[in-house]
Amino acid sequence: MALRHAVLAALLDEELSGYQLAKSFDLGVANFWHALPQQLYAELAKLEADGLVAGREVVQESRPNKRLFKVTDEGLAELERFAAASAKPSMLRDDLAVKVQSSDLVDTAPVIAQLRERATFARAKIELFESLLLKFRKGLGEEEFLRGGERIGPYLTCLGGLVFEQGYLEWCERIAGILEARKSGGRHE
Amino acid sequence: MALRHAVLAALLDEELSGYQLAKSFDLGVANFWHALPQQLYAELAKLEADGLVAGREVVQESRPNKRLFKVTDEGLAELERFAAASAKPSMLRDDLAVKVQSSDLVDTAPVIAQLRERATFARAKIELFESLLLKFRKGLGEEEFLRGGERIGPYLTCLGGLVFEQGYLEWCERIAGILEARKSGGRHE
DNA sequence: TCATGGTACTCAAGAATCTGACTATTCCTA
DNA sequence: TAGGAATAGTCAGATTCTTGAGTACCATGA
Repeated sequence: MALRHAVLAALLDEELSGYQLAKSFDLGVANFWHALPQQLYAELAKLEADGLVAGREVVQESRPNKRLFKVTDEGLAELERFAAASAKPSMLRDDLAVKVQSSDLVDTAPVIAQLRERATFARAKIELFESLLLKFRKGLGEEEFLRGGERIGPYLTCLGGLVFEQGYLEWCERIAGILEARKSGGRHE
Repeated sequence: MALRHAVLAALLDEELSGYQLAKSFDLGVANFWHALPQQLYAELAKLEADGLVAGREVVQESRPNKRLFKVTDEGLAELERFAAASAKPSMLRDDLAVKVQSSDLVDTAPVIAQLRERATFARAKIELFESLLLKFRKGLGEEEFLRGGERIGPYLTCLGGLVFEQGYLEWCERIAGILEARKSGGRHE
């Protein structure tokens, strides 16, 4: 019952279609919540049935019509309750770390390759987040924006995504280097 | 189908019972994989049926008997295949970040409290990880251990858990401070 | 001595999630 | 002028995960 709150939080700033929501769960919101498009469509339908979001049809000329959803007052009240309730510990699942954990007993070459790939991905995300942060604060300095800005929620989570990706990037590079060194340099002295 | 690999990876270093495995998924392995005890018991049963782990009964005097599991050669081969296959992007789900995302439109007091709570938790984890790292390298310097140690996999993932928790801790403290300042200091100038 | 907490599991039901396919239109490119 | 990518979804089925309860035994402290 928590995907619903992630969806509500994502819809706070703009009216979005299911399709756009799915995009944003692949980029921005993906920093702290993962979900597939099918789930989002299903969740939007449930949220609408429960009156927490309101949808409206938008007819388009040059592409298929879409339904835009916005959070209702009831939806906001639900978020309010959610924020006040105690949070579950965050949950992480990382294939790559499982591979690193096994890395002495398993061929490291593909693991190193995947670490490098993930590092490249992290660099792209970092760039994206940095440009998003700039966009959010529209020319204001960070201090000033965080003190006086109207809407800082997305900025703060973006900041979180940034530190996460920076940490992950450093880790990937370091681990790849270590495993590489052990492969080429003789291990046991 | 990936919990199985996390379980195999966790059993590489020691024979564990389902109960001990559950403990380790609550502490060490929890850095990169989340699972409940019930899932682990179920997964162990499946892994044994598939011949990827072997269990043996250990009779105990002063407490209930237990079954210890270790990875078979087939299990290791399965991990090998897994490590060579391309990894799925890691998946994160964080209630607290959802609340921070909504924080301009929702009462921040409980969110701040939860950030502080999470920070305390992170500090405990960091201490735990640091002592684990020390234990892993048994007196050796880090450089030396990482170059020549027999088994560095768990050390590397523990290092990952450490940087993650450090990043999370800093984020929590910073965000709590920012939200606090906005609450007390008048927002709009 | 009685409650509490740790060890060691098991079971069932229901909710959530993932896999994989499928429809339909338009724009852009080769 | 056909093929592919992007927009905008839908559906069914299988698997996985969570919730909540329950069993049993021993040790420790009040």
